[in-house]
Amino acid sequence: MTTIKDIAKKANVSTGTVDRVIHNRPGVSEKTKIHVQKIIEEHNFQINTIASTLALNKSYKIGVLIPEARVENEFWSEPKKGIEKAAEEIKNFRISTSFFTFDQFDSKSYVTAFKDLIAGDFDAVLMAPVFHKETSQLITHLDKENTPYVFINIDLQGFNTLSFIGQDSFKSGHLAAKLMSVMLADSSEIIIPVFRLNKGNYSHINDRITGFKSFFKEKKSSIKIKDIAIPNFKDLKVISSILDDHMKGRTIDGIFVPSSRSFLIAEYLETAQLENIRLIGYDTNEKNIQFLKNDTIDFLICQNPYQQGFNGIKLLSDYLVMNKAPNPNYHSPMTIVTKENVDAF
Amino acid sequence: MTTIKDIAKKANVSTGTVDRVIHNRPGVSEKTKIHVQKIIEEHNFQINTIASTLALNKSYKIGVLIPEARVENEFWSEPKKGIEKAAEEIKNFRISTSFFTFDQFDSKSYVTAFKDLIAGDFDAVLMAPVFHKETSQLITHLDKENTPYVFINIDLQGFNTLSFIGQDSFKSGHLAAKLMSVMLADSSEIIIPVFRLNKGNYSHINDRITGFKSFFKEKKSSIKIKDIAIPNFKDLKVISSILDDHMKGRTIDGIFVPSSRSFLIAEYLETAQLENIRLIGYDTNEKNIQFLKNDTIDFLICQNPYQQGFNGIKLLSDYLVMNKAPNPNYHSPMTIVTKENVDAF
DNA sequence: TAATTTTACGTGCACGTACACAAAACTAAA
DNA sequence: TTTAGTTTTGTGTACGTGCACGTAAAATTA
Repeated sequence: MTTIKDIAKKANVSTGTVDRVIHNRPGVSEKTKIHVQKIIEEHNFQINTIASTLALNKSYKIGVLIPEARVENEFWSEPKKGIEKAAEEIKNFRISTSFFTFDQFDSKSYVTAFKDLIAGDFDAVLMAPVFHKETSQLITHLDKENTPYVFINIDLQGFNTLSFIGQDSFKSGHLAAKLMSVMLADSSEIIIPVFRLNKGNYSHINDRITGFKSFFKEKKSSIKIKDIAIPNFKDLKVISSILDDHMKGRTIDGIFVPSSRSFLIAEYLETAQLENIRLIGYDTNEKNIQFLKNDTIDFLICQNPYQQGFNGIKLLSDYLVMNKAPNPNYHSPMTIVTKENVDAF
Repeated sequence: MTTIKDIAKKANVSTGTVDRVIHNRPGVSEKTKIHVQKIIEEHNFQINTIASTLALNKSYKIGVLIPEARVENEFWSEPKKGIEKAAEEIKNFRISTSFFTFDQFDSKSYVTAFKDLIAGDFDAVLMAPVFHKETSQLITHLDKENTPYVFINIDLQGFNTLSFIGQDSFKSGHLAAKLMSVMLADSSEIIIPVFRLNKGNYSHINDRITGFKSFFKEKKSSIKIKDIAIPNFKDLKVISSILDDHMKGRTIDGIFVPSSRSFLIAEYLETAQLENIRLIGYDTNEKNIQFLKNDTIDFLICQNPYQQGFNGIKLLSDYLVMNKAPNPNYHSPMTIVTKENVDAF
């Protein structure tokens, strides 16, 4: 391994000069600078990150702003786990992470948590920008301090994000449509239940639906698709009655649930004893997996939320410690999960 | 952060003693040992890996034994890339990797490469045990030297492997069958072309077939499945004539190719102008992707070979540097790849 | 030409750990 | 009590890098 010392010896200068050249610090004549740079290149020397972090003895604080993992929505416990795992791996680099969580259906709690985070004066931020308007307002504080931030899971546009980590929602809808199409005859009918609570904030729900529909428009326009608005997902009776209305007199062949709540629809299908309806949903939460395993749900599209969290922290750590500029986008794979491969995830 | 110094101060001993306690080295009285251990626990002190590696100044050599990435089989270029990426990430830990490649259809070249590797006196080995008998014979040399080795991609049983990284082949066959079954009517007929060259060495090909058949036996026994032996995959004419024979007079609805050579079958289907035949294969090589994109291949099951290579090296590095014992198995996810999500991989 | 400022470079310590070596504290025999 | 041997403990240096500090040499000014 080539070290700074080696370079210094070859270049007939001291390690201090080499250090100055490497970090582009002032106090080196143009002549020696070029000379040292040449030798660095020749030996394709690279800084030893290990020694560097040790010497720097700097510590970094990463703030994490994500929804709390509630019973009704365990989705966010996955990124949390991924973040914790990554934090564990890099803690020797003196990077600490602090969580700020909020109720993903309550914009006020989002604002509170966000403000707490801003007050914490972090070196970098990993966040799920669930609420658009509130994000626009508060993120100016981060911009002002030049605090780098990465969006996770939700790809809001028009911000100075360092990077986005998550799925391309339109494409994932497209994929769901493909899966649905191989399962259905050409003259089938599909419904898309949309829970109203999701509609407002989560633009990716809409993107998924658009992607889904665009597939059939292009490839199999003979298939009818209908949206069904459902006011909330707390009251099973309401869900049932709305769906009952729509099922009556019609034969529905497929249901596409553009959110992680496909289990609610599965529950309905089971109690209503409706069989031979193909069901595709999102995310591998416990209930979804249960219905996947008993064949009520055919496919789940998984966002790999664990990986999203893990990669988010890793990205920021690389950025902070090694000054490594990330890509603007890291699209997580759209993993298709079935009864048969669910255990490997 | 708590350091060895801090512990030493609290325990009223020197850092040397703390070091001896941490590494369980001799030369510490039972009394002080317990005392120091208690303080270590109280402060839940953990060694700083960064400083540790720097101080140890030890270097490790990992030998990698995998098939060469040939034009006819680009599969193995993926693990190679993964390995190189991981090697890059950990090179500051003074870990070097050396490749020993062989022709995956020539056991002699395997033996030669393996012997070269053994002569290289490596600290750990990552290998694809393509040939069973030869592996049994040569691996004793590694066992004798207590050199840890990890199997990648091929899960040979009965060896002292530190870990296996790869897919559960039976399950992946099962998964392929599920995908096939959603696409086919109940009275369909499926063929499984098996290239003879694969048969002998690669036990996972057989496992995939077994998994595939077991699904239909359980779930849809009305569907007929037939194996078709194909002597090699060099001569397209031979392949065509054999398939022609089998297609004649019959309606084949689905083809399951249990290897990465589904593109050969796709090529046949296109030239023979056979449409409406569902085709499922393995691995995202360039040609397969091409046929996936033009809808000749419906699904590919991906082994994430890049990840396999990457994780293999990471695992060994964790084992060597941090003495972290790995799981006996890391089953890579069975990723379903379609035209719609292929770009994300 | 001397005094002063600026530039260019070298030196030494710190980061946290590992380990060789030195020193001290015991133990047992003379 | 002395002495040698053994066990236990302390000290110093190295790993590779970053940075504060010091100091010649060169450039500028008076």
